[in-house]
Amino acid sequence: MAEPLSGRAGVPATHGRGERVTGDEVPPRGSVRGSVERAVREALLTGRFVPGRAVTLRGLAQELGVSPMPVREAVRALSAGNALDIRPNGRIQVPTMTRPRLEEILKARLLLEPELAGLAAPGLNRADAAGLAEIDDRIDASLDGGDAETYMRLNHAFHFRIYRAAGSQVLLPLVETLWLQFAPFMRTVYGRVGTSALVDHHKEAVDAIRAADARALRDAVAADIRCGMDLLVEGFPAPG
Amino acid sequence: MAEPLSGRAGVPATHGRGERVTGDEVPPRGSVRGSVERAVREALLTGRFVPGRAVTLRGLAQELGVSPMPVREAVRALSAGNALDIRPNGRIQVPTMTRPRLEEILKARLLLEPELAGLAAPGLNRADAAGLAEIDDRIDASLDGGDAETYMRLNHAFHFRIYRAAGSQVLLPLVETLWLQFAPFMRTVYGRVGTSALVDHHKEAVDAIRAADARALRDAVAADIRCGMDLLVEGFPAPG
DNA sequence: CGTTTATAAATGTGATCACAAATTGGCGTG
DNA sequence: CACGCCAATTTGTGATCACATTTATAAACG
Repeated sequence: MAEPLSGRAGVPATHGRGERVTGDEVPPRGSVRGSVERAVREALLTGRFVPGRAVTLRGLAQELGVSPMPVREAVRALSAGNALDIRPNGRIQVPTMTRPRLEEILKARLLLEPELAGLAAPGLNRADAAGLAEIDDRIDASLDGGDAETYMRLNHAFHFRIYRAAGSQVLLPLVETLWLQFAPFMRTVYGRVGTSALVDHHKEAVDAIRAADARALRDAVAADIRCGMDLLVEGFPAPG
Repeated sequence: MAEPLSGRAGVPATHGRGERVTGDEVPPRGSVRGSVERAVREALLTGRFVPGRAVTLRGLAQELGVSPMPVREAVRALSAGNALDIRPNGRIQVPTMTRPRLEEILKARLLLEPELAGLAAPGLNRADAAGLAEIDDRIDASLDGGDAETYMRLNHAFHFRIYRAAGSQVLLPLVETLWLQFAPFMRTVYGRVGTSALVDHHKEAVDAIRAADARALRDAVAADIRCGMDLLVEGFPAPG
């Protein structure tokens, strides 16, 4: 059994009521919850959490070597953004995808992400273009190797390195919630039809950044989203 | 001191370890957290929570007559959508507004809400138009009376009665997070400059619904957002 | 062998406690 | 009167417990 989440198990992480460990260094404020939330986000974004998978507080806590309490808060925060689904009976699971939901996510992405890329354009320089080009090379390698998990991590890194340059405090979090929602389903499609059919527009985006052409960057991102999401819509169990 | 939040205080709401009350009916699953979250959302949307106001877990719990635990989860869920701000020291407060943040919220609203209104248009009928017209009448009355809190509640009801008709599972939650973010600041501006300068485009929206004109509804919502938000930008402490 | 029922395990929820960091208030000193 | 220092309070965090509900498992019966 492979460890689906990073986390040094076996460390009881005694705090509060447990016996005190005087010599140990104290963890920063809210670090346990933060690390749990980060771990779950990463698992969702890379597709290690399959849609429909049950997520239990005690199970997650044990995997990460923490108590159920910070897991509760992290799960609550993620479910607030529809990254996790809390069923009517209280059980937690990775949301399953539906056709209308996927189409709505596509619509929202096309509304927000090109705009965000356009805002980011002025803040991107040659170094960013070079870094993005390097990420894109590794993306191509992961696609050749059929490593869907690495591809998804790098694709996320590529997009958000662009978006982050916009210095946005509002749009960026909205886009993050969208990625958390479609990423798990994306992974299942890649597992079914493979990653060979994937065509992206990353090179156009890098060229646009090199040319400092905000309009071209906008269009490249829009085209990239359309290609990637169309593959998901086509790969849907109930095609139209 | 007025009670800022509804909640029957004095009820210890014993559950779990406390002495059991055998004859009482059992509350539904997660109802306490849900009611807390709903109360805080309402307080934010109507401006009863002023930007910068400190929100403490124990204080909120006492106001609502519940234990701090469900408050923790509700606050966590709301802060995940930037409806509440958790400072680096862990303290919780209603977020303060900044100029760039407000402009970003305006941009996001203009991207999402007209689109959502356009999607909702086919699902709106005569009864909806009549209901919206009645809400708008009450809005006018609250504006004449200078009742900012009632105005904000009704304005929210007006917009979301339209948006809800889109049957959206993705766009609607995104828009809700935006409203939670700007509502508290909106209230402070109304408290400073009053509500007399407010001009909305609600009647155009109702007419568009009556005419089943999706395009006109889209434009009316966009114009309404622009007017309302421009007032906020103008009313900003550091104008440009 | 399949269906039903009883038992056991698992799970989310709410409550309470201990602790550390931060804030606040008061007091003394310069 | 201003500034710094120390104690008391407040506050978020993490841990553990009890409970109701649900799910899973096993047993019993036809």
